Amino acid sequence: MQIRNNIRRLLQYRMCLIRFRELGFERVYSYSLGREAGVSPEQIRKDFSRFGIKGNKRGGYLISELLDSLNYIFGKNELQDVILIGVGNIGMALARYNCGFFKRRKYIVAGFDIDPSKIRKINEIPVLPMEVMPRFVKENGITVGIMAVPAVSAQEVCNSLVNAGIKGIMNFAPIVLKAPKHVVIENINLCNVLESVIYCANYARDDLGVLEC
Amino acid sequence: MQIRNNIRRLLQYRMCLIRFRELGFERVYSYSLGREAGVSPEQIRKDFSRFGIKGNKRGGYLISELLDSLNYIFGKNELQDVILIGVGNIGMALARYNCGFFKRRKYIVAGFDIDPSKIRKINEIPVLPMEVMPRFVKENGITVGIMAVPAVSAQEVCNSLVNAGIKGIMNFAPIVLKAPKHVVIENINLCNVLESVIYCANYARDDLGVLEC
DNA sequence: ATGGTTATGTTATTATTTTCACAAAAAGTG
DNA sequence: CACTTTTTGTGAAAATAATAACATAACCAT
Ligand SMILES: NC(=O)c1ccc[n+]([C@@H]2O[C@H](COP(=O)([O-])OP(=O)(O)OC[C@H]3O[C@@H](n4cnc5c(N)ncnc54)[C@H](O)[C@@H]3O)[C@@H](O)[C@H]2O)c1
Ligand SMILES: NC(=O)c1ccc[n+]([C@@H]2O[C@H](COP(=O)([O-])OP(=O)(O)OC[C@H]3O[C@@H](n4cnc5c(N)ncnc54)[C@H](O)[C@@H]3O)[C@@H](O)[C@H]2O)c1
Repeated sequence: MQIRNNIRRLLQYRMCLIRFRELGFERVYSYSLGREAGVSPEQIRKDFSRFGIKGNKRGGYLISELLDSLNYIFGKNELQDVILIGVGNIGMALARYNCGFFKRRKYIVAGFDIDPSKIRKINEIPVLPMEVMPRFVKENGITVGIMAVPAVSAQEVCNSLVNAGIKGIMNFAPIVLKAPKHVVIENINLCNVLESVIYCANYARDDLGVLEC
Repeated sequence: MQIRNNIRRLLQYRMCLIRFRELGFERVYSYSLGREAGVSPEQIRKDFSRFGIKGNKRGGYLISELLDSLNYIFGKNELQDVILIGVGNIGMALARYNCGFFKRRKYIVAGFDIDPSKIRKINEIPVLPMEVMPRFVKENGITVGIMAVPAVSAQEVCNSLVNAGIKGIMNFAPIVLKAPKHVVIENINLCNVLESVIYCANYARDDLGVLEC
């Protein structure tokens, strides 16, 4: 389970490396990357070690090589198609951001919605009725979906995605989705995130035994 | 640091409890709540114990009492004002969702943007020019801000928020913000989250030592 | 009452993650 | 070429977190 933190950090490192490269750097050291990514140098070396990534004993890491290794791990070179279910506030924001995803070789190829008024192109992405979703998934070999539907419909939508053959879901509805355990689910509860920030910023009190956040 | 997971889980529990209450339930047990929240019963009891929340030795927990305790911890009864910086795709989606936040007693009271064309009301929320942000923060005692600006401006915006007196930031820009450590920062990198889901769903390979996600 | 059952609360145990520490390789230096 | 400096890579130690275990209180049925 905790491999996911590991992966999350590697992705973070990649993001920082891309920025370093844009700034014209050629090399990084575990401590310079660590400073940028907000992680200890040892942690970085451990993470790299875990995935068999080697640096140069004294010369740090060559950014281009590091990025190659990370891109290999994350299958960066293949373009990865994903679908979006629910094209409301959040769904629309994601659809409009598609060129940002595309830079990372992720691409929302289609949206789906039950509301007929949503059935139109948004930022070049066709939005289709829910009924055609299962066929679309099968015909295009889609494995990952983003869910941005109301909480009441979320479990039902999740079920049909799983039935259609989806293997990974990024869910924005404030509910813990249940799915067979071979399906990877990431619940993003923005209200809870906001609330935890508020709590840590304002309410952390000693009498609750909270020392730091 | 790990206290934050603890808090995240408590918020999750609260979410589930609200749903249970809506469904007409009066009591929960550590196992029923656990099933709903995707957490082990022991973990739940541990979390409650950590925050001094008590149940009934045989009757489980009274939902209303539990919610009272959790609301007390999270200062739910006071309405918490937050501001939003950057009213683009994501910022707009959040602004439009404001009644959803309001239900949780969180409220976006104002947006700020450098783009003059954004300076108008969105869903009743006034969007103001960046120049007035510091004064607004001070006059209204705002402590938490949501940042939805491009990565290039993010650190600069963060700095001015911190200077204005902000104590907590929820950041959507794909960059690890640096701030004094009394400031709580939560970086939400949606690209990375999506990518990690894709990785776990598709690419987890034995030869990388990855067994499960 | 009394004995059995149930679910909490907490202590003990196990597992995981992070940090520490240091040997070893590379690169510079005189 | 020896000697110093630097930074990686990793195994050992420490810290944290999750799980299991179980004693204890509350309830129920007889
Ligand atoms: N917008 C935000 O800032 C925000 C913040 C926190 C959480 N969320 C959560 O994210 C989810 C989406 O939020 P939103 O503001 O975009 O909501 P929204 O109501 O604007 O959009 C939901 C979309 O899903 C579609 N939909 C409903 N049922 C469907 C179904 N069964 N199949 C397919 N499509 C369906 C609707 O037609 C609509 O277009 C919600 O669960 C919400 O609680 C949103
Ligand atoms: N939209 C998405 O789905 C998505 C997904 C992943 C990450 N992100 C990240 O979230 C952030 C926002 O994304 P978006 O799609 O909403 O971008 P956007 O370009 O639509 O909106 C950014 C807004 O910030 C404003 N802005 C720019 N500089 C500013 C400054 N210095 N002060 C105040 N306002 C400023 C702009 O005027 C604009 O209104 C970006 O960093 C993006 O990388 C967005």
